[in-house]
Amino acid sequence: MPTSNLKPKTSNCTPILAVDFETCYGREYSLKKLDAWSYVHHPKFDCYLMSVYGETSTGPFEWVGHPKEFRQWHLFEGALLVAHNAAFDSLVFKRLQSLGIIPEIGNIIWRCTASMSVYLSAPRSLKKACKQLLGIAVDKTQRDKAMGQSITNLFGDDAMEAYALEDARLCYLLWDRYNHLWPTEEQELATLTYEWGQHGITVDSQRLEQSIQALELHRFNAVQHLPWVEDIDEDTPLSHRKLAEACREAGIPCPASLAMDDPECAAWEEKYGSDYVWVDAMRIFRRTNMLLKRFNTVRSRLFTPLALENTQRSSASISGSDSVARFPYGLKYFGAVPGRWSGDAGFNVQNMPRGELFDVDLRRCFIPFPGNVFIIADLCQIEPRILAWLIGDETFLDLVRSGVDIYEAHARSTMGYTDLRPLKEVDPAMRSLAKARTLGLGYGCGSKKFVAVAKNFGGLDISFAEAKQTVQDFRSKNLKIYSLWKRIDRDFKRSTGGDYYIELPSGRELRYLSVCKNTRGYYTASTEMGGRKRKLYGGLLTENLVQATARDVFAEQLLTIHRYLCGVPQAARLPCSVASPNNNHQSSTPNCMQPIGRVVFHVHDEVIVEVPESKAAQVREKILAIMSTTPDWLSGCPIEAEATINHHYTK
DNA sequence: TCGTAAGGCGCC
DNA sequence: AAAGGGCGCCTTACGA
Repeated sequence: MPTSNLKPKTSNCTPILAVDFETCYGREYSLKKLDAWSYVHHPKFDCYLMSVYGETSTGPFEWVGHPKEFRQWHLFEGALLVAHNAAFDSLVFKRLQSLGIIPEIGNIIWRCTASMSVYLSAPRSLKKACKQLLGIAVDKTQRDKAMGQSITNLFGDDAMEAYALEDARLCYLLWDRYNHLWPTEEQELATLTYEWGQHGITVDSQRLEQSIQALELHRFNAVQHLPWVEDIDEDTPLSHRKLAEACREAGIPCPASLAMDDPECAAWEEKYGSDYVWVDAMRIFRRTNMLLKRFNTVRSRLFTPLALENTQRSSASISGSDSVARFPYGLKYFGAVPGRWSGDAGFNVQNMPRGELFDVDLRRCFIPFPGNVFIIADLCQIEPRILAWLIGDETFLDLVRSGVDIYEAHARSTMGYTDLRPLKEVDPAMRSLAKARTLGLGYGCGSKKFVAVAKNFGGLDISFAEAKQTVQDFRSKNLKIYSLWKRIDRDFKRSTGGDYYIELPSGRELRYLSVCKNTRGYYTASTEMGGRKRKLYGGLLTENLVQATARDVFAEQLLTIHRYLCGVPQAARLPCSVASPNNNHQSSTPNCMQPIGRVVFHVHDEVIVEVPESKAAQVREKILAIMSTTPDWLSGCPIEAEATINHHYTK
């Protein structure tokens, strides 16, 4: 029985319409210069063209023209709207609604074909996605020329309208042909990703201002030590060439690299650092400058949501809450090879410094909405647990299941630790080494790299010889890990000339397309993620496999948490079907229920949730329960989480 | 004036 | 044969 029989065609009941908006932009006013929210709220915002292509309850439908000319908005009622980059088109849609150009329409649900494309290991852009998935060569050069023109040239331009309609048609074709290969849970997560980002994060403006002042001072002070800088905005404080000149004049050598982890530069600093502060000053400038830019980005994007919107929240009565500033962020669904989310849109929420740096703390600038708290929950050592599960290391897993500290479990199963007392108390140094081994050696890391890894993860200073010994010992005591690398490496290389697939425990597939051996003897393949061809080998592919599995665990839990916070009873796993449950049709949040709280953002294996203070303890327990649950498809793998209640983002 | 590559640095 | 990886953003340098 073909599985497609289980999947009723939904076009009979739900209108499916691909929409595409074209907006005017210029040199200064563009999405490159502005974030999406500012772009659609800018005085120059002008949506001059809308194209619609799809299937309504009465049959095929297409339309293109100025949105204010459209008279059939009733067709959008209860529709599934698809767009290539729905984050943008849905934002334009909402803006046109608030401008009165589009009426209020009930039960709309958005889906993004760009997100669908990357899930399917195809490129994100419409042009390249159509080429790979539909075999259609799209020529956008003419179109792009037309797009740059002003509205007077464009209005009534038949060619322009044809291009716009073609984009909507291609988007519809992509959706129609492939949506059944994109699980509904993933579809919902993709939509939620940009909805969460558009809602944004409340900001402590006062702390933000103080931090900017402090950083400007630090940066100014650093630059005073660089003789080639007079004007901080005109000159080049980070010029390696200028540094080389200064060193030559002083009659001293110039370090080849200024990287913090470069041993040669460390030696230079040791020898000349106290007399010549240039390298130190350049490093301080680089770090304070980057940090300052991030604070400025936040400040430039702050917006104050309408007071009306806040009245829906239980905490609306709190004084001053109507003028709370929020920061909209972007997160890229499936931005990384293993399917993890990645940062986007000029500010990466996934790499904020931990703790204080130059007297400021970026994380603490992000706070819950007044009257609420953050619950910050993360999975404990998810990747080593999954690696152990994949190779069936029951000795190790039994220890972890019994509640033994994970690094102690590693020491007991492979480093000969037999004392009945906790390792932490008996031999902290051994625990540090166990930690470095667990986190650093699972994916083929060599001796040279392990010296740095040991310092990073375990705070250890070990010699190259010791590192070599440790790497050898790890591999001999963890033969199953070693075998996994070898097996994957062998299978991958055997795929030369074709594609290589790794099936994940969740059922998802990692795809490496066009495996080939290059002239230097390295094996490469395309993942179509960022379009980069990468050098690949067993250890790396093993890491992809582990990271992807961890991502699937987290993604499922993230959706379960979201549904719980929305008051939806069911768990994340649903039978695969495009049709939505009745009440789950408005966006991703049922509008008939009172939400408990909301997901604010997430970072790989960590989720930040906002809830009214009174519900904090209860919600924390529930989130811990969700995040400690092993998915059915990973049965036997011990999953653990921790969660804190905070009044700002931190860790 | 643009895009791109490379070095550097922040996180998981 | 051996090889930790995954990201995004900043600056500088360089070439079209």
